[in-house]
Amino acid sequence: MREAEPRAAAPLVGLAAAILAATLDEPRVLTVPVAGQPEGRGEGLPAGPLEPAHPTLERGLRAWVERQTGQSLGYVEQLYTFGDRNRRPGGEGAGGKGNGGQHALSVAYLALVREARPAADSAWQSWYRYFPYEDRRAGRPPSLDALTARLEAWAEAAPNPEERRRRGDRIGLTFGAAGSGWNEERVLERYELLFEAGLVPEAGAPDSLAGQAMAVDHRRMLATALGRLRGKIKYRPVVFELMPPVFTLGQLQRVVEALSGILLHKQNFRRLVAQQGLVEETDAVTAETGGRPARLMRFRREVLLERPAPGLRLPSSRAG
Amino acid sequence: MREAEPRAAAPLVGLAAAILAATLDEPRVLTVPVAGQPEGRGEGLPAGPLEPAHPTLERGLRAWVERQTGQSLGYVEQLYTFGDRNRRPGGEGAGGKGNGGQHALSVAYLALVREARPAADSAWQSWYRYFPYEDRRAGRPPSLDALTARLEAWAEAAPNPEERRRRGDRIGLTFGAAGSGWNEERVLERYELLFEAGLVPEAGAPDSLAGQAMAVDHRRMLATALGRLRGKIKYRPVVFELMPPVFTLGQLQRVVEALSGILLHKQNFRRLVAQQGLVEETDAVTAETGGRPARLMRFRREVLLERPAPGLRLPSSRAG
DNA sequence: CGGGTAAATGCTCATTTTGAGCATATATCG
DNA sequence: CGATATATGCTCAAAATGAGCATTTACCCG
Repeated sequence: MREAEPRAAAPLVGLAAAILAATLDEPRVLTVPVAGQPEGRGEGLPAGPLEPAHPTLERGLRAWVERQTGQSLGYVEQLYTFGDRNRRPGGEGAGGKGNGGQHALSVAYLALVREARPAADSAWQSWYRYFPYEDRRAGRPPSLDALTARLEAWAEAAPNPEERRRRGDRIGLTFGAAGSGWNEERVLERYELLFEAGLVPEAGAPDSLAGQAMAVDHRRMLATALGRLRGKIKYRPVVFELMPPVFTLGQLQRVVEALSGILLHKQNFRRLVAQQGLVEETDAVTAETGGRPARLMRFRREVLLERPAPGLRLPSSRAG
Repeated sequence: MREAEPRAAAPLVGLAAAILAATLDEPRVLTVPVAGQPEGRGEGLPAGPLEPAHPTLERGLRAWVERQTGQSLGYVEQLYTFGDRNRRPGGEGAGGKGNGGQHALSVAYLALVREARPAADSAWQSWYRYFPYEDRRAGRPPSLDALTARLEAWAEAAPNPEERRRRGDRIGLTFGAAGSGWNEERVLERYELLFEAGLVPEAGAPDSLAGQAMAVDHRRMLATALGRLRGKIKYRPVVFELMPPVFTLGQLQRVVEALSGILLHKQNFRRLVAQQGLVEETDAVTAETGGRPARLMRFRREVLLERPAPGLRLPSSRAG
């Protein structure tokens, strides 16, 4: 027999939010400056400690975000609770925590918003600033060559053949060398691999070939958020949380491409959206798109009641 | 500017595990007795507070589970961090926490194991003991009629037409009245709906038509675990964590059916498993299955390196 | 004003992937 | 031996997917 309620352990609990938006074909994340960080790691996610006054975790998060950025959140979803900052096999870990063996947890959230008015000293950044190799819309990013070369070197430097094979397998699996190609959802696995290989500033790398660093473990949280969002748009109509009330199919496609980092076949994309019943026509068109005027569409909320898994199953294709 | 590290908030942090297995065609969960609970809620999941001595959250969890049940864990995955036990709109909530405004978090995990030897005072229970309406292998469970009748009554009793419609929509969406049929992944949504409708003992219901209750919010955790597992088997080969080293395709199918709660078309199931390259033949057969002897198969680990999303996309069908 | 360019749309077609079933093989049981 | 039960092989039609071709309708440029 044991007690139903855990006894006191009194760890520190923080709340952090990866607040994502998509404006002008570019996926964005809301960042704030963070004091007391090493050179080049002064950017971070809005975050703050859980306080007794917070009625719930999520309400506490919203409070912190509003206080720090002025942004009010719509769609919010819990991502993961990070607990052990020094767990990385590489040892290094992120900034030490001088609280004598006390745990420092951080409950990370994903939030999707429409508006993009940077308030206070917060700023919207393209999320490919932090993960440049994740953007394949213009083809395989050139920086990937240098990156994978370093990864291969790291694999070669493994202490034993067993470990060398394991590392090689992971590289192939996450960066797509093996039979499988690129899987856009494995954002976190790629970041963790780069971390373990010591190729990110957070793990002691001297340069930021693998992207701009962030404070503490915030880049890990952001990677988790991107991976989750990239997966989720396939079976839930969450993209529409990022879209304005009316939009063209072309705009919708460019947002999806921006999020997933890959290009899609235009005609098939519209067919998919149409047959899923995700949108409906308005009687307006817009000529702002460049060529023939496009019809403005709106999200059909009813689809939530109709289909079991409404989303945009992205194909693997790439086309124009 | 703000501090990188959250200031002290000192909430209580607990760890809990939904440890699942599948033996003899029945999906199981490992439970322990919990003291100090109301009548009928003395069953719970292995759990304990996070302690400073725990190197990581997951290690802390493993330690508690071994101490309480003797079971050592293989596959472990974080599920969700529950923070606010009294958040339910219904007010009631689960057992009060007498710690003066202090938060009590609980980080819940999903674990998959093979062996099923109940140690100490822990016990393996069919998980349909807690969610009888989730088992549709023998067709639509009769108890569902009574349950949905009560749900409908609850919807009718809504304070206003707006809310009534909302409740009706949710019932249709989760229990499958609308165009969409039954979605086996919505375990948590169904439980939460029943909770809000006051139909589970945790929310004050006098009977357990909606299944056996559990201590504090453990049934919510279990529901989260089942939903996650049911979803995950479709795109990751996690079922094999539950299977013995060699097995027949029939056994594999029955385990998948037990987990998902629905029956599958046998020939199509084998075709799927085969063409996904998930298993390979051994040169042994077994005659223990009743009819013609079946070939024993084993999981092909290499598939993890080959396919992007190896899993068992369950069809919606039901057949023999 | 006519041609060039850029989307937006409409449709077609070959492949794959599903969902369902029929038919056959090979044990055990009474 | 015949009934029964599960394992396995194969077929077929319908639906979903991946790739393109062809048209429509703006705007821009000279």
